[in-house]
Parts: sequence; structure tokens; C-alpha cells
Amino acid sequence: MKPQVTADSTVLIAGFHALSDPIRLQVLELLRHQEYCVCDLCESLDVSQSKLSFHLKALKTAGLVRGRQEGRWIYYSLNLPEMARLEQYLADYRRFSPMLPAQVCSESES
Amino acid sequence: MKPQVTADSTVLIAGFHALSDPIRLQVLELLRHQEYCVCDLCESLDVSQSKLSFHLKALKTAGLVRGRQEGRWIYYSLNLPEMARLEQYLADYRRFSPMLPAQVCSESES
DNA sequence: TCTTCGTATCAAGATTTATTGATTTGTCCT
DNA sequence: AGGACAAATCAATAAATCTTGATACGAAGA
Repeated sequence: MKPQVTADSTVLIAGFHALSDPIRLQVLELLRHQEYCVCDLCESLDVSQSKLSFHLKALKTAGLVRGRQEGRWIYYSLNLPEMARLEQYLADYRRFSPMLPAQVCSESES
Repeated sequence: MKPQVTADSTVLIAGFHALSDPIRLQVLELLRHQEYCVCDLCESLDVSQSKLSFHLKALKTAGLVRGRQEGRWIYYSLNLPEMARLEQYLADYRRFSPMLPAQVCSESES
């Protein structure tokens, strides 16, 4: 009855973890409208390049963004399908949760 | 142009953070079907009481679960509306992201 | 009131994650 | 080849989070 930690849930965890930081949320908010190269993101968010790179890596590892190289620049953009997967995970809770009424704790049986 | 960290995003961050841990996901998975008291969750997940309490607090702080006292026991259950809020946040990305085509980095203007 | 039991909380240590500044890698331009 | 520059990576430190065991709190029953 113990739920397993599947490879799938590893992806979920990386995804939700990537979403649990203000800088990373700000990055996503910016990318929502268009692609940005790292230097523009740095400037917009007033964050050091190294720091931003760290957070971009988290977002990229989680599959939430993608990087596309063009010349010296790397343009980051949202990876909407992955965000949709996380959305779907949450949506399934609404859909398939019967919410049974209170059940008596097993400790009180004896 | 820099996105602000609003009180609202604080809630989001707490929520996504709560979702970014295997034990906490397992708890939600169990609660999906019915309420459970802490002792039953401990047993099902094979986790110490103290440890579980720590994770339940994270879930509760994030608003994803609620605790209801009944005698000596405290029954935890999902708080679906809060999960739906997180879902909605993600859903809005799909809905309102125009995804403009590549834009030239501002550094390359000079 | 005293004891038992379920749960929360606390303090200490362990582990993970984030920040900083420096260095490296790779690309473009001359 | 050499210089300039965008971005990633690394090493060291700082900070946040998690784990563990002990203790405290509150409700139930004797």
C-alpha cells in the first residue's frame, strides 16, 4: 500500500522544485512572452550571470525551458509540454479523488 | 519590466516546494483516497513520526492539506482548492503565452 | 489526578541547495 | 592566431532544508 517513488515522480519532483524559487518563477514569467538570451535575462532580473546560469540549469534539467544556440547567444524559451505535464498531475487530483468520508484510525481497533 | 515577487507568488512557491519531495508526494497520494491520521500515515509510509510531522507541516503551511482533530487523533485530508490554484497557475501558461518568434538579443544592437 | 498515547516541537547535526568570484569553453570578428 | 564576449562550470562559502532523538503538549481513560 506504500506508494512507490517512480522514475516518473523524480521528474515531477524536479519540476516542482524548479518552480519553487522566486528567480526561477521570474524567468518563466519573462519567457512567457518571448525568447530571451541569458544576458537580457540577467539585465531584466538584475541578477549575476553565474547565478542566473545556476537557476537556468535547474529549469532546464526539469525540462521547463530549452536553450537554443544562435551565434554566441543562447536563447531560452518555455517548454510548455512539460509545464502541461505538471498541470496534468495536479488536475488528476481534482478528477480522481473520491474523498471518502472520515475513516476511523486503525489504532483504535483494539 | 522586472517581474515582482508578490505575496501571491510566495504562496505559489510554498506550494510548489511542498510538492517537491518524495515523502510529501506519497502523503498526497495516500490522502487522495481518504483521510488518514498521522499514525496510519507513518505506518503506511514507514517513516518516523517526527519526520512525517515535519513534512505534514510543510504541506499544511502550503495549504495543500488540512488537519482535523478528533479525540487524540488528527486526521489529515487534501485541500483540493489549493491544489487547483497551483494547477491554474500552470494552466495560465498554456493559455496566455503567445510564444513570439525569436527576437534578437539587445546586446547585438550596437 | 495520574497514566497512556497521538502528535507537535525543539535542538543538534547532516545533507542539500544557493551564492559568489574566478576560470573555462566556445563563438564571432579582425 | 588573437581579442572580445556570451555563457557554463568550478571551488569555496553561506544558507536553507532535512533528519534524528528527546521532550513537551493535549486529549482520553482509569
